[in-house]
Amino acid sequence: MRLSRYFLPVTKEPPADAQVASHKLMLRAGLVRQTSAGIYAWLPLGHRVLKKIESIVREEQDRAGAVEMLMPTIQSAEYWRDTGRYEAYGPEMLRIEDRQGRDLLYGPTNEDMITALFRDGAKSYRDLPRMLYHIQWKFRDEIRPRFGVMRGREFLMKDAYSFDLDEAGGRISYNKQFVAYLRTFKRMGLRAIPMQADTGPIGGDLSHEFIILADSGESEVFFHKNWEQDRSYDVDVEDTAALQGFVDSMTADYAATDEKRDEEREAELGDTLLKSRGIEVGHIFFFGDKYTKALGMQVSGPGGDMITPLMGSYGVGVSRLVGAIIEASHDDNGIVWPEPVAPYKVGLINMRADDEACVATSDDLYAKLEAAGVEVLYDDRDERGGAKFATMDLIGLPWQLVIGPRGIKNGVVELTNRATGEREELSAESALEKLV
RNA sequence: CGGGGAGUGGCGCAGCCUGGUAGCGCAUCUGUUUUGGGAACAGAGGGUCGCAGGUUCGAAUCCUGUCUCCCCGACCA
Repeated sequence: MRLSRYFLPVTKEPPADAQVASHKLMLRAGLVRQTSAGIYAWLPLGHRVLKKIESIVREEQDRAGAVEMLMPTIQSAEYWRDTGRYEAYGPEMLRIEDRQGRDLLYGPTNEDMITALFRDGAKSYRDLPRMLYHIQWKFRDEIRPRFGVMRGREFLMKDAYSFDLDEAGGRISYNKQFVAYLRTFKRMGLRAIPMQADTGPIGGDLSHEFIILADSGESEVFFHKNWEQDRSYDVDVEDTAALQGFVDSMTADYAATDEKRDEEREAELGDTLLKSRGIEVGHIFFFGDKYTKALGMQVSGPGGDMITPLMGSYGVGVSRLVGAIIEASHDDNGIVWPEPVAPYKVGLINMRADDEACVATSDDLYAKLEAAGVEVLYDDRDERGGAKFATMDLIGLPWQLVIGPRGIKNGVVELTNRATGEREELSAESALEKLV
């Protein structure tokens, strides 16, 4: 994409109402604009990041054996009346009335609807186990939205739901999602730590929050220093025993949020106990028959008996992750995107739009990168070099490829790594090879 | 919802107390000189001062109402 044809409104100064780093940077870098309290428009660059994150989440859900579908944002209140949650949910549910006077709502979550849908379509034990998911916008009328997209009212969420015949099966589904979450966040360049969590009003007993560490995180978290090391998440999730062993090993090291601290265990840990701030980016629960029972879902068992399936639900805050990743990865000059979620891989800077040689080389490299399928944002504007550098640093693309008269004279271009600041001069051909 | 604060060109702000018809920086546009880390100079465009009433010869400024946004708290992927 040529910057001269793009829509990238960047600013030097952040709007006064942004407090945290990620929010300021998202506004400055032209990723989002607020349209109402806690509601954001995703501008082109931000939209690309959102889609990247969504894709990674989708790939890992598919890999875990979950099946994608799409439920609506607007739901009939009937689904919620049937589970008794319409009255119970409280004012953070946005209630809407249509012209016929029917009660609707903008879905804050989908347990009620998915259970009804699955109930109506699954009649036999052969239809289970199943995991279904969708990636859809949700709305929760938070009393006070803040921190930009990390705590908006409207947010994009991946929510998956598992249906199993018994608790052992439910645990397997839970474990599969557990692994999928570790893999998902790692692929985004994040270290996410699973922490024992309260199950809240949703009920149940198996529950973990996935927390990423960031200085500006919303809550305080405590964990064993082993979590500082990179971990590999290679495990065959179809091998039940191996899967359980893996999950056990991942939950062996102490990790707890402020609310769930265990003073005895912490005392034993001594100086291996670390403290940080964290942001919750995922939450998984196993909650049994709460909804299947309420909605009368039963399937025929192999012996002609009727079985009430057990459920779990698994959420990832997709839009929140955009902010969370920035919290975990930025510096004084701007965002530092981990490559897998970067809106473009390469920022191509032509230092002199009025220099024929520079333009020719830049155009050529741009065409070759595009042809090779490398995502490249080409700053072909007639601006000074300094302004281009500042913009590139701000929007945080992983690689900056600089074409200037100085280098052209010596037959070289310059390649800079945004994260490390490492800079090297090399031939255009070598640069291409490195980036493809 | 309780407490606090703010709405003035695209962004950040001053002006309001002490009414006299709007200003600064950044951004934008034009020209010239520049050109490797947010250039300099000269000029230009852009604002019914959130909205609605009221007071007054006259309201960004005073009064009343209302809407929106932000901060602290309880709540939360």
